[in-house]
Amino acid sequence: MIRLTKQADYGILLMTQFAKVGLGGMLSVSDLATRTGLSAPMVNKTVKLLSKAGLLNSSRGVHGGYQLSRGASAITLEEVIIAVEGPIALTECQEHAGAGGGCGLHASCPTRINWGIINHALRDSLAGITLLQMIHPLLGVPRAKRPQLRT
Amino acid sequence: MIRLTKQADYGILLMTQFAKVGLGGMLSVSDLATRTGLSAPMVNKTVKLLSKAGLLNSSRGVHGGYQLSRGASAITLEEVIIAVEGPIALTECQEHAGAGGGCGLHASCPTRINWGIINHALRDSLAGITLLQMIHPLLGVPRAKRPQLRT
DNA sequence: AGAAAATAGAACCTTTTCGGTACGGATTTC
DNA sequence: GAAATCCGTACCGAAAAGGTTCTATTTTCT
Repeated sequence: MIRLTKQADYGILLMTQFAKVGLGGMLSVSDLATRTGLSAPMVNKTVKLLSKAGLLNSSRGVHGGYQLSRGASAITLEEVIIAVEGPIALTECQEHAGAGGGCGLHASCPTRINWGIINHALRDSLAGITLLQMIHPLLGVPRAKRPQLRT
Repeated sequence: MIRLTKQADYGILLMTQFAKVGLGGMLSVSDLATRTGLSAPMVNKTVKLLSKAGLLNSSRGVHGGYQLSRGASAITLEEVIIAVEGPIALTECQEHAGAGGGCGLHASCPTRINWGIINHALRDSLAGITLLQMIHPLLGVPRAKRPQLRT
């Protein structure tokens, strides 16, 4: 099953909390834990990744916490997912291309061109959705193109 | 890391072998193993899934094997991946919606609309690539749109 | 200065999934 | 009836995901 990891999901959920409180809003780990229902350690672990990726700024000390480093309209799902789970690509295919045994037969790898298409399509659709859109879903989506629920 | 499983990759590799031999071409598990360099048991396991999904027809007995159930231009990557790894969706989100604790806060789930967009985009791009295209990559792709290699 | 509240970073364990193998059975051809 | 082939299931080891814990370090408040 091809699926996002739970932690990436958490990352998005957490970032939407920041989007709701706006650019200056500061939230601590315990704030986030109560807001989302996630365990504090898990929130801790995840926001650290988001912070390290530059999506959140951190402040230590008593009234510390995290806040958005940019406006919610300037952060995309692609960035959030990359921050938590690393680069987005459905296939590797070229990572161990040196060994010769990589993806089976070397000859059958014009395939890569098609994977390029697919990977780009996925990335583009993730890069096209901002945190602002996540909290105000239908803004800017033409009525005709609004997808059905229940995937 | 969001990535296709190896078995799905194998599934695609195997299906492209069938595409190469054409609609009537019959290949046994051992044929496929030598052609692809995969182990016979692994090939076995994978073609069974493809067969059960109706993408391949099987013949038992001495000169048996598998063959395409349709032309290579009528089978898409989406079908192959679904046959091997199940439904394609980056998020579940509605599967355990009954419990109330599902994806954290229930209130933060207008989110689903955006996931719908993303899941559809991914599926569409997978459904847009046929086995025939996999073996003749550039057919039908306008030169301007041909992606760079090395994703 | 010292206590408290917060992040930073690393290490660790448990559970699930993936990747791969093995085995007993059924079916067709020679 | 023997050999080749598919069918189905069960099993195991390794890797990854999911989650917790512990020890700094920094800042604020009293």
